[in-house]
Amino acid sequence: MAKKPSLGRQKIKIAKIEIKNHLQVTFSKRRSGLFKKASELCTLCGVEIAIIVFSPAGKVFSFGHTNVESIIERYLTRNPPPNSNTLQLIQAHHSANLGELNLQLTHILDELENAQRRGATLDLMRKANQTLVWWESPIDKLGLQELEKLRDSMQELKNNAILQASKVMMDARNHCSSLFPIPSNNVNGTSSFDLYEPKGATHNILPSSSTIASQVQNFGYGQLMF
Amino acid sequence: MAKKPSLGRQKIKIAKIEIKNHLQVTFSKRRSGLFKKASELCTLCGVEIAIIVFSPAGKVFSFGHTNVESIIERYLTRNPPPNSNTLQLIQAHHSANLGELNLQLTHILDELENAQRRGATLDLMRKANQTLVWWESPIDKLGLQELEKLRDSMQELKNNAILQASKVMMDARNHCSSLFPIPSNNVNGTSSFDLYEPKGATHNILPSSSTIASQVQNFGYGQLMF
DNA sequence: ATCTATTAATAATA
DNA sequence: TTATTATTAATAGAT
Repeated sequence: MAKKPSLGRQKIKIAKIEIKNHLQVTFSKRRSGLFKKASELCTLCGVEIAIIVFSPAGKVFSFGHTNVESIIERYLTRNPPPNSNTLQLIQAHHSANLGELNLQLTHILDELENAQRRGATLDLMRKANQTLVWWESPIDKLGLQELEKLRDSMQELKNNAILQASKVMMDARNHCSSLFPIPSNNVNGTSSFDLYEPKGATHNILPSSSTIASQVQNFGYGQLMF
Repeated sequence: MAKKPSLGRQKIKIAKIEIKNHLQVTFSKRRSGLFKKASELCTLCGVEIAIIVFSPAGKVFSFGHTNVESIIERYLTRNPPPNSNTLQLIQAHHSANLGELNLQLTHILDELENAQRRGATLDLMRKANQTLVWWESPIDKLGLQELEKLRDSMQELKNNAILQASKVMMDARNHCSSLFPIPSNNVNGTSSFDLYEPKGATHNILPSSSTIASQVQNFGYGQLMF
């Protein structure tokens, strides 16, 4: 009987797998393959590698040799703050905070101006007994409330710092998307290969972004190498 | 003539390559292979991956899809701060800024209260013609000045964000250096595969560390899988 | 998880 | 580094 012993491995297009089940299987297999490759590279060449993978399901898988955190730490440290995206992130985050605070400050300023304007009409009202009450109360309530609201939201900002950072990041990404050419066949956006070479005390950053297509044939070699 | 057309690929032991030149070649090839695999995994499964590699020479190579920094950020976010001082770093940095801002806000609040207190005495003064002027001007000048001073210093904060970040980082590093035990005898140390599974609001971490040997047969499958 | 038939990666070599 | 090629290693599809 002609037992059909599987067609064996078939060539596949590198494009997003749509069949959910299929995707899950491939993800598992290739993820383990990736980690194994990394592990081998570590052993063969005595290098340190950290890999972080966010699955579509939202799970986080990581590989670290010697240790993910320490490598991240080193990366962020060596990564010259000036041009680093993380720093930009942080800056964006701060800007967001500052922007938000500025908005609220503007609010307060407006409030104050309003109060002053109302104050300016005081002369018309001060004959009435309630004048002071009317004026004092608003300033008191509105001003303090506003300010305390500001302070609270700053506290909240602190607590939600990371969350906001993500959001801001996304925004920044979107705003800067023109800097990242998106290959038409790449459903998932762009990948980037960056090479940082620390030179003594100064940090020379040489970031490079390109499409996957060009990266695949460039990364590690050619003009990207130094 | 028996042209010896190379032996082709030969099986190799996964152990540190000693021949320096050989190692360099293997590193280049396998690194590019690793990045390619990662890139494919990204495209195929629509996942986000960050890879950081420290070469023996001290160079840093990174792969990021969509973006190394953002993935690190997300990782650190999900990653419980306890063991990572990177996050502590960032938080410290944020705290520093927020603390400063809070101080300044407190200042403003005081200022406002003062203004209000002065306002509270208005009833005693409103008989005088200058009452309005007296009250309006101080509030105007002091309040606005203070607020604008705040806004300016926030701007300054933004401009000096990098400087401050570095400083805070350094301080934190110094204060927490004891948290970084440096393995003395293990050149390559250990690799670790960590899997983080976010469960709703709580983050259940299931870190595992073992030798490469055991990891190679475990990662992605078996008890580490879920 | 396992099993092959294939494809893809790569060690040796130039 | 880059290219070639004989092999090994990874894995797509089916179980």
